[in-house]
Parts: sequence; C-alpha cells; structure tokens
Amino acid sequence: MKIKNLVGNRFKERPSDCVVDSHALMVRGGYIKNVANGIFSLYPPAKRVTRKIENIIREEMDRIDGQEVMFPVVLPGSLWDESGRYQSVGDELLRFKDRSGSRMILGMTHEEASVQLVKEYANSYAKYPFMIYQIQTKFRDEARPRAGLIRVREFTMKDAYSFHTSQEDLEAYYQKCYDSYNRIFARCGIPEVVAVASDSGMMGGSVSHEYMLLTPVGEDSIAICTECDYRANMEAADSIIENENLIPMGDLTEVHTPNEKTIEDVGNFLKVPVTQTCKAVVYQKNADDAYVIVFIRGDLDVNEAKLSKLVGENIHPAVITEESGIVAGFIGPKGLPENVTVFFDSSLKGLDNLVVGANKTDYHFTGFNIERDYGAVEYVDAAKIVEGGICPCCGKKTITVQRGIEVGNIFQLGTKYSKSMGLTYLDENGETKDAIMGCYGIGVGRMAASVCEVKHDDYGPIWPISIAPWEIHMCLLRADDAEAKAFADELYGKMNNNGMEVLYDDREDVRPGAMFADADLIGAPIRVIVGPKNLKEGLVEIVSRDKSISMKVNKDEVIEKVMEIRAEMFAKINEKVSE
RNA sequence: CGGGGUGUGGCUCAGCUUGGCUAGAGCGCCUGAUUUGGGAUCAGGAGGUCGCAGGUUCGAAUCCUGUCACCCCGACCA
Repeated sequence: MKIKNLVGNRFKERPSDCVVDSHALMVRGGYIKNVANGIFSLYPPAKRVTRKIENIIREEMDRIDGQEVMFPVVLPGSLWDESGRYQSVGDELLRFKDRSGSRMILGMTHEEASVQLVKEYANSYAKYPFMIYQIQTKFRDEARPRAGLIRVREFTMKDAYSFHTSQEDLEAYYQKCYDSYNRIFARCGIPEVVAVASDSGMMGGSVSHEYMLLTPVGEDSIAICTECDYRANMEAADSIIENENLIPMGDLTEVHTPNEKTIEDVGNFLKVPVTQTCKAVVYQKNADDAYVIVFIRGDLDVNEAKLSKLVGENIHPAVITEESGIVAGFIGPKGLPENVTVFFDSSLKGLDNLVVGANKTDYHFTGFNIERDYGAVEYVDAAKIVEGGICPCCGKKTITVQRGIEVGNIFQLGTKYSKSMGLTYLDENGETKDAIMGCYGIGVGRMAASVCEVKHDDYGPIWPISIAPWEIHMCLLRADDAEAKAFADELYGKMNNNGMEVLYDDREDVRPGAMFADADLIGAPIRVIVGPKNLKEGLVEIVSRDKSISMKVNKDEVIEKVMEIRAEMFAKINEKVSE
C-alpha cells in the first residue's frame, strides 16, 4: 500500500471537541470520521486495526471450541417479549416498526437470538456443552456517547454464548473463558488488562467479571487492593466499616440547628466529627412511587447499584415533595411517615452517639442510639467503598480506587434466558431440564481506542505489532533521486513478496518532517527510512515507533533485519500470553 | 432527562459586547517556481447564502424568538 493512495486525511491540529487523546489521535490520523453523535465510520487504518483484533479474538474463541455464527442486527420485538426485556430494558434499546407495523428492535446484545438459534438443536443432554459466538454490529442508544470510539452507540462486538447442563460445567467453561480473555488482551498488546468482579446489571445472572484497562480516562471506578488480589467494580464492591465511638454515649437530646441542612454543616455546627453523624439519602423508583430512605454514616456515599439490588428494582435519587411528610435536610429514623422503606447501612453499626435529623425543620438529635431510640434493625451494605477502605478479601485498609475502561465482560447467566424462553433438554433420565448459560463480550472498537489510549505519545499511536494497521512504514526521503527511488521501489516489492505489511511513502515534494509526522500518526511499529545520504554509504535506517530501536544496516540486509525485529516484537508480546 | 457551552470554507479560530461598504487569518487544497534527513519559501488561485427558520431594523455573522446539531458535567448504561 502506498500512502499517497490511502483514503483519509491526516491533520496537524487537534480537533477542538476531542477530550481524550485516543479520540483526538484517531481523528487526526485519519482513522475515524464522525457521522452522528456516537456513530462513526472507519477509514482503512482503523478497519485494519479492528480486523486484526477480530482475528485474534476468532482464533482464541475457536481455541476454546467456539463456533462462529451470525445473528441478525434487526430482531423482532416479539422475540424480546419472550425474555421480558422488550419491556424491562430502557431507552437504550432502539425500538421501531417495520412497514407492516410490527415492532422491531436493533440488537444490543443477542441472548434471545442465541437461544432462538439453538432451541431445536439443543434438545438433548448429548448435544451439550457448546459455545457459539459472533462478531457483529450492535446498536445501543446511549444517553451520552463520549470519548471517540470508547463510548459509542453503534459498535462492533464479539459476543459469545455457552450452553451447559450443570452449574459445575458452566463454571469450568467460565474459567476457560476467563483465561482465554487474558490471552486475547495479551496478544493485542495490553496484558495489563485486569479482571474485576462486577455487578451483572440488566444481563442478570450471578457471577460476572469485567475486564478493565486501567487509565484515568476510564469511565468505571474500580476498587483494587494493594495487598491481595481483590479487584471489584465500585458498583459491586462490599464496603466494610469499623467504627469507634469517639464520644461517650449520652442522652437523646433535640437541638436547634437552624438552616444547617447538609450533614457537614450540622457536624461543624455541633462540633461533632462527621463520622459520628448519620445522614439520610432518599430514593424512589419513579416520581410517584414510595420513598426509600437509606441511613448511612455522614462521611459515606450510597452505592446505588447495591441499593437497587436490595430494593429489587432500579431506584434513583428522589424528588421530595411537601406533602410527603419528609423534611428534607432534617430527616432521621425517629418519626418518619409510615409509607417509607428504611435501610440502615452497616457503617452505622456500633455507633451509639449519633447526630441525626429530628424530622422537624431546623432540629436534629444528638446522642441518638439506633437500638435504644429506634429499635433493633438489620444492617445492610449499601455504601460505596472508599479509598483507603478495608479490603473485603484480606481485611487490611489497602483499598485504592482507580479508573478503567471496560473492554470485555463475562457472565454466568444461569437459566434466566433458557427458562423464560423455554430452552430445555432431556437429561440421561429422560427428565426435562433448563439449559444453563454463560455469555461473554468484547467491544472491538473500544479495544482499539483503548490500546491507543494507553499506547501513544504526543505524535500518534504506538500500536503493538499484533494489531498495527501496518507492521512496517517505509519512508523514501527523496523520491526525486532516481537511485534512491529505484532502490526503495525494489525493496518495497521484495517486502511485499515476503508477505510483509508495508505502507510505502514515496511521495515527492513532501519533506521528511511531514513524512515522519504522518508515519507517527499511522503508528506502524517498524520504520524503514531510505535516503540518498545513507544509501551512498550503502546504509538504510531502521527505527521503531517507540524509539527503542534505532540503527543503520547494510542496504542488502534490510529485509533480514526487519524480519528479525518483527519476530522479536511478536515474541515480546507472546511472552505475556499464558497457556 | 437536568445543568453548562459551542455552531463562521476540509481543520483551528478571530470578528458578535457597542448591528454598517466586497466576512478575515493560519493550516490544508489547486497551479507555477525555488527547495528537500523532523510538519519548506515565494507568487498566483479555488473554496463560506456565518447551523437552520422566523422576527426586529434602512441595514443582521452580530440583537430577539424558535429549532436542529455537536461538546462538557450529571443522571442512565451487557
């Protein structure tokens, strides 16, 4: 491929609306073109990167006995009625009607389609276990796409579905997938991706993991223990709080706290540490539904994902109305209206001298003791884990919170879809059983952007050789020099004949600086520079994009040397790939 | 969905507060010349109904109203 024929412009200046580096570089490098909010076209370099990622994924899925299939992008609403998700999923599921008025959807995930596909086939225990996967376009009508290819509405995803006859078999396969994913990320040049325990959200099921690439640009917060292997999405992380009573237990006293509404204000006003206060956070499902109030230690935040699980449905911060009988800013356990559901977070356990609201405008209680003044309660875990908090695994105060991009996930679905959609089989005893399922996803475009995000410099991406759009970028510095041109053309031909992937820059009238700037944006790991000056001495320059290699070699040994460097680069990547 | 911001040639932006002749600059693009080892120089040139629709006005990129799009924060999110 000659760069002069490459479709797509490269830009010197950073587009003003790009916030993250991968987005800016992929626009500047002629990788992507925005079509609509969260919808992109890919230029050849991006397509070449994603194709390589897809091929690595294919090889690894096939390695764990996956069979590639293809589901439709457009699915009938009725199929999603069967699982109940036509109703239960929110607006990110794009619903529309076809010409006959039938309800249709754009596929955002394919559990339903996968069950539909195998329902007739998988009617006997003898057919199990098996896994099917596809690499295909998904559409999710995200509320807020952002950061280039990292969060989009339309994207390519590998999604896999496994089917089993026992939980043990699912777990064994889940482990295989877990390992397979680590191999995929290592082969794509990002072995630093970590698996974290996660909340399974709308997918349902019990056990699930997310694969996170740690970067400040990431959208998810992850609790990581610096001592042991504990890693969990903030949404799923257990919060453990040990309390000490700094103030001796006193009598319940109502105090006047005019206009002191936030718990920090009240604490300051009463000169009580915020860790000896109890705040109330009010939630509800919808605007007209009953209130759910969580009491939690004043310095902590409620984890809404965990709370939703406790409540059994998705809840959101509530709008408190006058007629509700709830006194915003002065809410306490004592004297609440009857129709509210109350939770006590375990962070309050063991505190016997609390400051709480008195359910009366401008009044709080001091000396509040939950057992004595309210009654026995069952504490729940509804708090967000905090930096420096206690590790649920090793018990030390070693939790750090980092940001990450979710590049993949795996779920043990159980029988959620097989039960609702009637995927059953006959076991050895002729009994009808529900199939047990797992599902496994990887976002291809997001992965490309993520790699760019963690492997780049100011001038462009530094692609790992396994997914680089081209392995070799050859610059001919003086295309007007007949001798140099002849040599470079011949070298280009030979490299092509040797099966090497070369992007050849033989543009005339382009100065070296511009050529190198383009090469930096393309980000090929190996650069071959042919120029008359070196050629006079029989030399050709070879450098690596990451600057770790810089050498001049005899012009007759270029191919040999490049092959050697290429092999070393692959070897370095494969070192990190576990068996 | 709530809050904030921005829409001016392909890209980055100025001009808008305080309305006024043919709407500017840099980059990119085309032609020619001179150049050529880290984004060349000179000369000439193409390209914009200032997001769109109304309104105010003798006159609107500029003021008002509406609308659309995009970006950021939040909510939401396999």
